[in-house]
Amino acid sequence: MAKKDLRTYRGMRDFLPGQMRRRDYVFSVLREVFEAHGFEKIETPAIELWEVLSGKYGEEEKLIYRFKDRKGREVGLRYDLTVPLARFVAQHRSELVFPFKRYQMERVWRADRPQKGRFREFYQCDVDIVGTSSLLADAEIVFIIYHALRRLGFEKFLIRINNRKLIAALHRRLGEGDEFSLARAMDKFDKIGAQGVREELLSRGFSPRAAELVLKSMGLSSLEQARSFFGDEEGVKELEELFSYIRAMGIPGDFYSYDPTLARGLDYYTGPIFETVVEEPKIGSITGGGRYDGLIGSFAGMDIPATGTSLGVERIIAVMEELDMFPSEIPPPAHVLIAHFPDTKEEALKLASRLLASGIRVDVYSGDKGLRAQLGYAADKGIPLVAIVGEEIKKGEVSLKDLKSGNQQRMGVDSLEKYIKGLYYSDFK
RNA sequence: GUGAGCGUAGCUCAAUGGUAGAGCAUUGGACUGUGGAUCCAAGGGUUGGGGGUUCAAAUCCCCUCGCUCACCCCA
Repeated sequence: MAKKDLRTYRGMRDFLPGQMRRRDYVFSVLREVFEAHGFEKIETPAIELWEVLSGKYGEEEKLIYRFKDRKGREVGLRYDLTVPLARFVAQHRSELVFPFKRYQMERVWRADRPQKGRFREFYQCDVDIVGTSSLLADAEIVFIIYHALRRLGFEKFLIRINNRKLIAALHRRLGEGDEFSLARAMDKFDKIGAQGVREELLSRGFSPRAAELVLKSMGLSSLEQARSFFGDEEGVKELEELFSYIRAMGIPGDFYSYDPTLARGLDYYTGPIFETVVEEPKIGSITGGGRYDGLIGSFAGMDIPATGTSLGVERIIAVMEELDMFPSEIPPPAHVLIAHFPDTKEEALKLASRLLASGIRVDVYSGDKGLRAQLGYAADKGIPLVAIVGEEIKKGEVSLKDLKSGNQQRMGVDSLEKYIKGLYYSDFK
């Protein structure tokens, strides 16, 4: 028989128990933060009809996994969670409470070429507020990005903020070229610098005079300068209002800033846009989002404004791995292993049942090897305590071994229960 | 889509044109009440695949597939 190819499909991965525990930790922190802000969780299908997905992503549409089902219907795997949300809101708008604040943590798929921190199947966490054009909503999105990253232990990051309307205004003032082409060139500033952007613009057919004006706009380092450059533009007024809300929320000034070079790649953004970057390690942005007032309306046939962000959990996890940011006290798979001998199996099960009933996380050794192997099993799995159920059980006692210290003591079943609860279950009195 | 680097046992890697090996993992034993152990033994390979050069190829050349990284773009 031919040997099987022991590989996962390109850009897709398995998660081992140890990784999974760290991933779940990140998801649970995010979940807590979202729910603390009054957001509710929803889910949508992995597969959407092609007509839902098509025409929403511009150039990136070619990265959608697209295929025909058995009856020849055109479908695709969702590329992000925003377009499915738009479909969801249009479909269920009579059942939702607006402004609708929802979060979602699900897989998306992109037929991209994988590289560091980038996969073909990955999780995204999206938080969005649908049904209001108030900038309070945009401010809350920025607030939640800040909270989430702080709660995960990030001490240094920058939420870059700009407004698509200012790029449009700049484009109007140039009076030449394509707005999207302009945005692309500006967005590269971080990587290629001012001179690089100038060359990029010229090669995209912009005149030297236009390039000068663009470079000048990218040199704006504050909203005050933006106001004197753009005048009383709507985009400037929006950012001023947004920043006043952000200040009111108490986010320290070094975590966010106006950034005229931020453009964002996707077609559907219409107002304020945000993106978070970390300096170390170099991994690109870890969140990205903005206001997209036209998208849902394109499904609903009526104007439904919306704003939100995607948190790049995969990159967030990658950064946390690289910087060793996970707390050491991520819970072990169980707090106690019940070890046993051939003639104490029933007693072991009774003990396990009792501990489980009192809320303790218990692993009963489910093999048939000796005590040596059972201790090794607990050590390998990171279980801190081993309750050895041997002859002493006849007197109602077990031997409890602490694997970290190596200490062992005999105790009655009652005190065992109290001991473990006192150690690991802080709300126990 | 473009470019570069790399493909040897399940994993990490040796073997510089001359007999394909080690560690870890797996299985059995020493060993039926005390932990990531030690010792012994075993299994495991068309050296990614195909072609070429050579007396001789894991090693050199060509093609192909795969992986990684970077670019494009993006989380």
